[in-house]
Amino acid sequence: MSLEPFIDKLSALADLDGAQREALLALPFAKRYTPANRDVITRGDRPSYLYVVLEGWAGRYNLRPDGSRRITGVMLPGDFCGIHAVCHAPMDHGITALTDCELGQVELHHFDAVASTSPAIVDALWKAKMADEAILRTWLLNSTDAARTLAHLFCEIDARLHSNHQENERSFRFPLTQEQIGDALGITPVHTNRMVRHLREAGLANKAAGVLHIPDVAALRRYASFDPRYLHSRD
Amino acid sequence: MSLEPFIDKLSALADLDGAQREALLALPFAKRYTPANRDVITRGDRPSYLYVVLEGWAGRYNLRPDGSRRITGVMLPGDFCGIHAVCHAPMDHGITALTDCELGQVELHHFDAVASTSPAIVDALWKAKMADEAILRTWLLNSTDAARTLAHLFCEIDARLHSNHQENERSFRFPLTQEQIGDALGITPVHTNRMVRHLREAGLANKAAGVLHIPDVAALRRYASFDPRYLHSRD
DNA sequence: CGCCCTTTTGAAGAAAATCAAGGGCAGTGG
DNA sequence: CCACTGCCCTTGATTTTCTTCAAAAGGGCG
Repeated sequence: MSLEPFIDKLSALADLDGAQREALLALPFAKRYTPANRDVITRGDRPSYLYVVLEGWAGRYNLRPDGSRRITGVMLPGDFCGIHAVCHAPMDHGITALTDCELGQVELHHFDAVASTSPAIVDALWKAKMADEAILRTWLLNSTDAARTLAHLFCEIDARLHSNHQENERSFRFPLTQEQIGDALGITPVHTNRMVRHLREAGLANKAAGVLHIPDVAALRRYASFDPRYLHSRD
Repeated sequence: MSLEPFIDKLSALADLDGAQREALLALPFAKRYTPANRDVITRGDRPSYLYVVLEGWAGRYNLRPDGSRRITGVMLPGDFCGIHAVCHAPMDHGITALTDCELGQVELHHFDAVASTSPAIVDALWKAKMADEAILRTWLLNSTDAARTLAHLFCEIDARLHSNHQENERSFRFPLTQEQIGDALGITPVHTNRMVRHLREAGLANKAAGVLHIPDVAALRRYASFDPRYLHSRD
């Protein structure tokens, strides 16, 4: 397994030529397996690596004073974190493996060396950050109406996984538990369960046994007022 | 009025030497007055300027399908926007003047020319973006309990305005209406009013006639679980 | 089989939205 | 000088949404 998902993601954001892709592919990295529900980075760390998700889903999260958790972002294969470290500031949030994960870790000075030779890569990094920020704003915007928020999350993940798909009916692996989804939506697992049922009964989305089935993506997007443009993907 | 607030803000994030400050100060810019409640940038624009708030408060916002507004960030003097444009993507949110505002607009190619000569400036830009992101995450985290969310907003604005103050009692101008605060917190103006009263009756914060009085900053921060470190200020 | 984790459902309670109505104050104009 | 208007703040009553508490059912795996 190589850093390919990462390079593909950057390519989707900015025009990388062959040499740049080569240089990224040649980066030395270590593979690191992290089982579900274990931290990849803990709040307060100052990681000296760039972490890339190669397989599985990870998530950014913070703990509230009462111990409850809020997931503030989902990281899919190709997504990365740890650029934070360019600030020489400790992480203000943690990264956890939401499923069993395979990660690639690249020493930051190696990555910086490649990036500094290529404005296109820096450009892609900025765009990725902008997309992260746009996703955060969208999550803030959807603070009303849990059913639509859930529908919007389904749409977001679908769009990020399948930016190039054309079909209007989709089924794909969606390995988050209802408790994890609740932490991402900022609602309780009990209420999450009811909202999942609500979408199922409305015929908009059916999540069962780790698989999400969306019979009509356009309808779900309409229901969630989802507009994929904010993801800045070029597809 | 010069770009000084902007330069001060960058200086608080990274070490700028005299030459870098000079170069930024020498940037050609146009002043632009925007009255309260008018857009500075509208969603969909592709601004070719970097906008810097020189006086007054501005805000990022999005509209919901039902027409209601969510403010996703408050911009204080020295804060900037429009870097987004490096992505050549249209703005996915608008910027509005929350009060009468004086803005500076710098042509992006002028700014890029200065930034490209100085890694420290680029570093400061990254840190500013990281702080923006951290603020967004904090807003997501506080989705529970409106009174604490309001207290947290008060703490955030105070910390950003007075990062170098030592006194534990503070009074300063806080020109947002309760409706604007509600849009920032994601609650209705009616409920905002009750939460403002709640903090007043608890002796934690008193907002009256555009002035916010905090008798005991430490107590308010404890109540809101506010930890200023996420703002990455070096003071 | 028995255990743990996840999902499911019910009932009661808290938080915030909604609906509705006044009140204070500054600016405007007769 | 005073009535009028617009904006913001304030308060009460009702309804909706979500949480909390409690319990049970399904499914994979030792």
